[in-house]
Amino acid sequence: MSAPLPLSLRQLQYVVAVADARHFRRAAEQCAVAQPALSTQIAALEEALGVRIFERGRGGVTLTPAGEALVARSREILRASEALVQEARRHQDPLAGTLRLGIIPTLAPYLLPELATRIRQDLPALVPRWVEERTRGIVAALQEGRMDASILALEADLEDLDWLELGRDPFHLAAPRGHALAEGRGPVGLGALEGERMLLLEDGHCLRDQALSACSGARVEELGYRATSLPTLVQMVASGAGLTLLPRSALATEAARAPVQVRPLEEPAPFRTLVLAWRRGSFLSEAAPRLAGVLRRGVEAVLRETP
Amino acid sequence: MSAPLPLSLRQLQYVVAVADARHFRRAAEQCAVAQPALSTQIAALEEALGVRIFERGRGGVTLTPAGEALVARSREILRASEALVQEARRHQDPLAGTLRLGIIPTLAPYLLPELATRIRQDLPALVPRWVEERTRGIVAALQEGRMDASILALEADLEDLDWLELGRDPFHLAAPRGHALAEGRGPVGLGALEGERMLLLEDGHCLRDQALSACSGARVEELGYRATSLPTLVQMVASGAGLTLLPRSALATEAARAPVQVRPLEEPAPFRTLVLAWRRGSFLSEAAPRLAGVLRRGVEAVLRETP
DNA sequence: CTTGTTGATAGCTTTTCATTATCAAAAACA
DNA sequence: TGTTTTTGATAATGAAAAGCTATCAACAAG
Repeated sequence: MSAPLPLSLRQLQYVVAVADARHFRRAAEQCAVAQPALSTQIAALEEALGVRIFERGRGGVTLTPAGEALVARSREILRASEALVQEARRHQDPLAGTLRLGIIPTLAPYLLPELATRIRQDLPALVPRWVEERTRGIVAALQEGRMDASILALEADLEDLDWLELGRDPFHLAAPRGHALAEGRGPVGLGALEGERMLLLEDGHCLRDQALSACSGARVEELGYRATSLPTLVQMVASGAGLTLLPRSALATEAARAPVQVRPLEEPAPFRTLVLAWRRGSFLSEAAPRLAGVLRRGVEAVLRETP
Repeated sequence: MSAPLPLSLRQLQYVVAVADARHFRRAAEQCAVAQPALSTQIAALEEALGVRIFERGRGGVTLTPAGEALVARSREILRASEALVQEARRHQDPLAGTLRLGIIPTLAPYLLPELATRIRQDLPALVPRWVEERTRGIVAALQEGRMDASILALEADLEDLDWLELGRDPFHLAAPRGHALAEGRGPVGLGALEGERMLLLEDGHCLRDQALSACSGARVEELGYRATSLPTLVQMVASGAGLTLLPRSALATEAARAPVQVRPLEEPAPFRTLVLAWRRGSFLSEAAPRLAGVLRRGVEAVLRETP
């Protein structure tokens, strides 16, 4: 590493002040210190650099060529230092500046458009950097500090992350048009799924596990094929390959673009809990409720869109 | 003026060290301080900026987004600071870097080519900024610190400048071809000028006063016309308007390009003393003899060129 | 359940930086 | 010319900052 620098920012301030005032006393006044303090500091700097910066004598204080160059660089350094302080001020509110946000793939396409808009409106100083990843990867990224906060579904092992609830996302039954269970619009009991063939996502998606446990009461058959995404899954259902459980958040988008019939499940309907999670004790902790509030309104809006 | 900055270069060094090592203890080792010193300084900086820079916890030390930005700026500032120190080192020798040099107009055209070459060869680190001005202006510029050193002729009022001799520049008689005094090549006595019409430079050139005092013994007549430069003066002589005294330094150049006859003056021949002058006590003081040595060799070379 | 590692904290010492008082040199004034 | 004023440098001293050693609490690894 670099050796300790033989100069201080204060010394540079003093040098610039003298260069501007061409007068030690007035410069000291500008710096709000006594004149000897300034004289001593400048002498110390000249000693440390081995260079005369000022020429003291008749005709007042003048700069040596070396001093001329050093003053120019000093101004540059001081400007950069003030910029650093400004930057820090901008970051004082954790909800200003860049924030690395994660979201799971079964939520991203349905929530992101709405959430991005909400953030732009309600937290204009925030610059979100969205990363789409599955729960496992998100938890690791949060733990390791590669990510600041994330939107995911509970019943995952969040180790020691903190979280706040954003909303409850109930499951609906999706069936191909013409299927027996596609008749009627009222709630369907889970018992009706008995013996039906169910389509699920591939391993690694928390939604897969949640859907499985929702069906756990009914003896259903899982198809060999496992979809890589919700849109694919819905396409499969539409083509008559089987049934599936869809979270309400996906309904407005998915039911609109594929010929599937959707029906709610009978109360108490199974649901997944959407949360905002962050590393416990992270810089976000205090501001997390504010962020969660904004996101919650977005999530609620999406859940209300259900046809 | 700017308020005192709430941060120190050392703090920035510590921050960068921790960011690099992602480890307080190792960073402290790199900085050659005990770990608590580093912890305290970083805590103080975080307090001063009102921003968490590092996230301490499982998985080691990580940067907050604010920290990421601050570290980048810190690196920038530290780099600039080291550059400043480097710059100072380059200026430690006053004969390295820029030097503002003055020279009087009656020397400039004859000495500068030679001197510039000598400096380039013998003081390669020196970057001379030549300014041509008359003695009066040069003395003022030196006093006021607008110039660092100058080449001029003595018998000027140098007030409290210091100086070193560079050489003696004896006067020669210049006459038009065919003029009575142009016969023969041997030394001419000043008495021979009795009653001759002399051409001189305009007011303000020290050479004018020096030539006048050289002729003071002989009753000569000065022409109404006063030349603005030595080349002009020589042209006037060549055209038969009169005689003049030329310093030897100008002979090689002037006698070669105008049809004038040049003869030395009888011993003890009048001369002007060429010196290097600088502000007493200026940063140049210690290095002036070295500079003068280089210049003296150049001046001697020019004076030897005489045909 | 110990053991080793992390960064934070406490108590004390050293260093740094500032203060006031004063000086010598140089301008400015009379 | 001699005084007065103004300049930056210096000395003595006190307060603040930053360092050190020792120790702590939290956590991970045996």
